[in-house]
Formats: sequence, structure tokens, C-alpha cells
Amino acid sequence: MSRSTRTNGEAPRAFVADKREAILRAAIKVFAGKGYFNSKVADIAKEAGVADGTVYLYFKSKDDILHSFFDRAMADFIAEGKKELAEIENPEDKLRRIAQLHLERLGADRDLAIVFQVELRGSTKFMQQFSAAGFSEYLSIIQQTIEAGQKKGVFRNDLKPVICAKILYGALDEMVTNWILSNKSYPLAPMADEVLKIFFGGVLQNE
Amino acid sequence: MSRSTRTNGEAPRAFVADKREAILRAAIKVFAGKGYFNSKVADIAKEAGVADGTVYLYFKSKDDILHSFFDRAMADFIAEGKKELAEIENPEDKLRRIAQLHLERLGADRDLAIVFQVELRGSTKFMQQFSAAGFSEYLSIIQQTIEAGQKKGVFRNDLKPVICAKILYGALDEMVTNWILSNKSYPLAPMADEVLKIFFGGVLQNE
DNA sequence: TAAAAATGAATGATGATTCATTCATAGATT
DNA sequence: AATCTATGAATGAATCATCATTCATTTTTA
Repeated sequence: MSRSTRTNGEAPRAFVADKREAILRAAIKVFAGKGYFNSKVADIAKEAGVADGTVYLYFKSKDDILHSFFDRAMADFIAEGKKELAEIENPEDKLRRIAQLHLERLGADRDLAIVFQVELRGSTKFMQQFSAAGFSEYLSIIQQTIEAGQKKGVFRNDLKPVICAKILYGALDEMVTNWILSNKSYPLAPMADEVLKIFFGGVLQNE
Repeated sequence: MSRSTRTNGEAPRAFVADKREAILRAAIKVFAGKGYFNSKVADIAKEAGVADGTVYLYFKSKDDILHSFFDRAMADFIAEGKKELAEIENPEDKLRRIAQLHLERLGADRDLAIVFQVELRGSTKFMQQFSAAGFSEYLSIIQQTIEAGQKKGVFRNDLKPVICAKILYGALDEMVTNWILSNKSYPLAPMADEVLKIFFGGVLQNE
């Protein structure tokens, strides 16, 4: 046993990581409740059960908290998505899985969803980075799936894949936003099928 | 000529209204550039070419500026939309006109679009009001058009109108957001047709 | 010249960040 | 085992810059 400290419970780093995690969770909760700019660092500290100064032992600044959250959440999301999608061949099924993952993930954690839908968009600057970072990768995964489907002949060839991707994303995004703003609480994930029914088949009656 | 002041240019109220308008325009520009919370009232005053205090002769508070902007913009938009749509019978054409108006309007004024897409969403509180106010009315206009189309048999009956409406709105919204964030400047309005092609016909190949 | 509009310096509240201090732990020493 | 000490985590009161807002004064208008 090379690691002597392993004996009594957790390695020292694990303890540290937990506190960071606690502050991050607290921040999400506070941001979701009052909005980023209306949230005081003191609020976050209180929610996390630590002193104000402690926050600065784990994060450079208030801004850094939001960034850290976003970086991790987005990386996790894309990583898990890619893994899941690698096992699916059929482009139609792939899109279905993307939609489900999207709504499952955000539907499982309201605070996280609020920060994603509302707070992360509160500044153009952030949106630009957002755009540059994980977001465009996400869009391009959808786009590539559509291109693959076109090659296979399951999707129409007269549509631009970029636009299709944006529409699907926009539709899912709107489902999430509506879900957040609604007072009634309903499960979000099942909307995936509704969305895809329309996205796949269109609204026009085929006589 | 009953209005005596009409002779030398503007009526007194018009002068006042112009200054209010100037401050509002300036505010939109500043908000669009730096975000609501990063914008100082002094920035707005400077941009409008007035003293800091003058802003408070026309608006109750910084918050009131954003609200006033939103109220007017949304009311204008819905009013004009309703007028235009009243002249259209065919639900398909109606949706097409809605999409065009949506993109034309926002595509014509980038600052306005940024405030709409980015700033107005920076707080859940605002979003809730947003939601309560004009926004849900907008969504329901789309929804009703779809219902009308279903009755006429042009739209599929196995789709929920609410969901269809949200999807169309979400798709348009995403087009606008992407347009704002893109460095390349392309015309936004033509995307309406692309969106509708997919919304109407779906992406699946009909063999 | 009276009233209205505009000014911009001063005020006061707020809240992010800092840092001198305290606390807890684990090894070292006796 | 009891005591001591070094280390780094944690604390939270104090700092300090930042604005939104006000209002006494000046300028413009009619």
C-alpha cells in the first residue's frame, strides 16, 4: 500500500474535490434561483455551508464558477453522448437517441437546465464562447448524422444538413425552455418522440 | 391649421417623445454591446447624448428601460403581425408569413435582435413575465393557425398543435440566435423558406 | 420671466474580493 | 501516551471600487 493515507477513508484530494463540488452545486442552485448577476458570492457560500472566503480557495472568481460549471457539464454531456451514439448505426435511431439524451439530461435536473437555458445566455460574450466551445460541436454531430442519413437515402437530399440540424436543436431547446418556465411539472423526456414525429414526417397531410 | 406648433417643425410632445426614443435606441445599442448588467446608465446617457440625470426624466429606472423597450417592441410586433395575417386565409400561407415576419423583423435590426435573443433571457424573472406577456400570445397565434389547418385537412391530425407551434417557434428562434452569433453576415429572412420546407415536409425520404 | 427641461456632481448602497487570523490534522518528539 | 509543531484549510470582517439614483442648480423654451 504505497498511499499511506488510503487507510483511513478518503485520500486528501477527494475531500478537497468534494468541497469544490459542493460549492459548484450550491452555485447552480443559487444562479438558477436568482440569476447570475443577482446572486451574491455570499449566497453561494451560505448555500454550500462554507465561509465567503472559502469560495476563493476553489474558484478564481464568481465568473470562474459559471465557467467551470459549463466546461464540465458540456464536456460530460458530449462525451457520454458520443459513447452512446457510437453504438448506433441507423441515422434515424441516432437522431432519436440524441433527442432523448438531450431532454433526459436537462429534464433530470431543473437547476442545471435553468442555468443552461437562461443564465448561460445572459451575455453575448458568454454566448460567443459557448458557441465556440462545445455548442458548435454538438450542432455538428447532429449535422453529420443527417448527412449520413442523406447518403443512405433515408433523409431527403434537397435539404441543407446545417439547417436541419439547427431546426432539430432549436426545437429541443424550445421544449426545454418551455418546460422550465411552465409552472406545471411534467416529464420532459417524452417530448423527444413528439418532436421527432414532426421533424421526420413534417406537418403536412400527405394525401 | 389648428396645431399652431406644427409650423416650426415638431409639436412639443413630439420633441419629448423623440428624446425618449433616442434614449431607448441608445439603451438597446448599449445593452446589445455589453449586456444589461454590464451597461451603466451613464453609458446609455452618453450614447444618447444627454446627461445621466435626464434618463430619469423619461424612465423610472434602468430596469424600466428594458421593460419599456420590450413592451413596445412586442406590442408593435404582434399588432402588425395580426393585421398582416388577417388578410391571409390559407393556414399554410399564414405560417409562411409568420415565419417571414419573424425573421424579417429581427433580421432588420441586429441590436434589437441581440436584446431579444440574449438580454431578455438573462433572468428567469424576466422570462416569466416575457412568457406571461406577449410571448405566449405569439405562440398561441401559431398554434391556432395549425389547428385551423388541421380542420381544413391540410395538416396532419395526429400531431399536437401546441408541440407543432413550439417546434416552429424554436426553429425560428434558433435561426435568429445563430445569425446573431455568427461573424459572417448573411440575410436572415430567406431562412424562413428553408425552415418551412422542413417543418412542412419533414426530413424523411418518402419513397 | 415663469415654467419646464436638462445637467452632472454628490450620495449611498452594494457586493466582489482580500487577508490577517484561527482551526484541524498528522507527524515528530519526549 | 502526552505534548508539541508545522502545514494548509477555512474563516469572515474589512476594504474598496463600482454604479444607480437624486437633487440643487443652470439653461432653454414659450
